[in-house]
Amino acid sequence: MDISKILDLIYQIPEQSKLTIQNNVNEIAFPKGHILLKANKIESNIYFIKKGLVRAFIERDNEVTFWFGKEGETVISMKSYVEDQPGYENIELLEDCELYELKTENLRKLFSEDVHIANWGRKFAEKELIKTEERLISKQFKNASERYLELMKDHPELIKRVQLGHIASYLGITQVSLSRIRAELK
Amino acid sequence: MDISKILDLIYQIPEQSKLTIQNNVNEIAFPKGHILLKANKIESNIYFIKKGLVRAFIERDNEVTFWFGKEGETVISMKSYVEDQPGYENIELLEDCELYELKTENLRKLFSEDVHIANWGRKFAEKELIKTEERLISKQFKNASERYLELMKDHPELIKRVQLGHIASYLGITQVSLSRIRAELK
DNA sequence: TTCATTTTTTATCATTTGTTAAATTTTTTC
DNA sequence: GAAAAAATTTAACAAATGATAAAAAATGAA
Repeated sequence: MDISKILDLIYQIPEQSKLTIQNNVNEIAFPKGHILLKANKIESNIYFIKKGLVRAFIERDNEVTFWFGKEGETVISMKSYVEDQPGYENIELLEDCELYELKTENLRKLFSEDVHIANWGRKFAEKELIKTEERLISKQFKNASERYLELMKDHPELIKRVQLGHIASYLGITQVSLSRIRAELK
Repeated sequence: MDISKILDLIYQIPEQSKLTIQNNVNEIAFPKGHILLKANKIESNIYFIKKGLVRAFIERDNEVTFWFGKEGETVISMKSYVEDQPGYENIELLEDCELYELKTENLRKLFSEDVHIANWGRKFAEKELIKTEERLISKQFKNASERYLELMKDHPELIKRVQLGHIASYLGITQVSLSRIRAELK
């Protein structure tokens, strides 16, 4: 998915403002397994996924995946982006990826100069917020089995592209539990 | 907490822009028990809490509290605000409240006209996003007992101001479980 | 293909949380 | 302050999920 389409999907703004963002974007590529973003480090870029699949995970005793990003989605350490603080997430590429890279510093400058870009940034945060809120509510209302069915419904391709251990930890359960749930669904 | 302080806490912008927002704000008050915001309805206002305490809850078989708001916080149906869609939350006043009311429609107009206000709106969404993300991660990493301790640490006053049934459902457990957890901590 | 490695499933038992009901404590109302 | 109502705790048992280990299946490399 090309950068113009990605920016539009977040929020449509005048062509001129969009070009201004695009002029600050570099294309890069990394292989499967690459760690794009490291925890406990202030991250100075955000990335848009042109092609591929990534996961965000947090390391404690175990490794917990809490987000997947695919074509068209934005890879970002919210803590770095919003608060200039080290984030807690690592981002690992689950497939070979092509990415668009944008310096947070440059984006901040654009926010202060162009009202359309500021509103684009607002919409970006608002949409991410809605998604995060929906996941929180899903966790509060649904048991593991219902959450798995919901994921299959909303993102069927993920089940195919991602190994089950990651899916399980995204759902907040162990892989063994997920296997059990899958067995019961048959 | 007065409106000027509340707006500043979200993000500091030039006095003139802040006054523009303030000019669109009305003060209102409601008694404890009032339902400020109803589910399945497009909400046309947002509110800032000058004084008091509220909760957001969702009704299914049971009633699940998923947010508390106190002085300085913003009452908002994200679905209405962001997507112009009916939201899923009811907002109930847990104490007599004094509120500042702001029409979403007016705010949207300000976003499009004033880059400072657009960036204020961006910061608002970003900060809410960080908070929601932290709660999601807390739910993914911590068991009920740890989440209760975390809540006591971060918001000790809530435990005093809110009845335990609401706290339990906020933590994603039953009231009976919360009682058990509290008994074990003694 | 074949062997080694990784992923997924199955089985068993332990722990956590849920459900229901009753007892106790606290708050509200008259 | 006493009675009624609401909130909280306790108890007993059920259901869901976790932990560990082993078996089976799938994947990858030589």
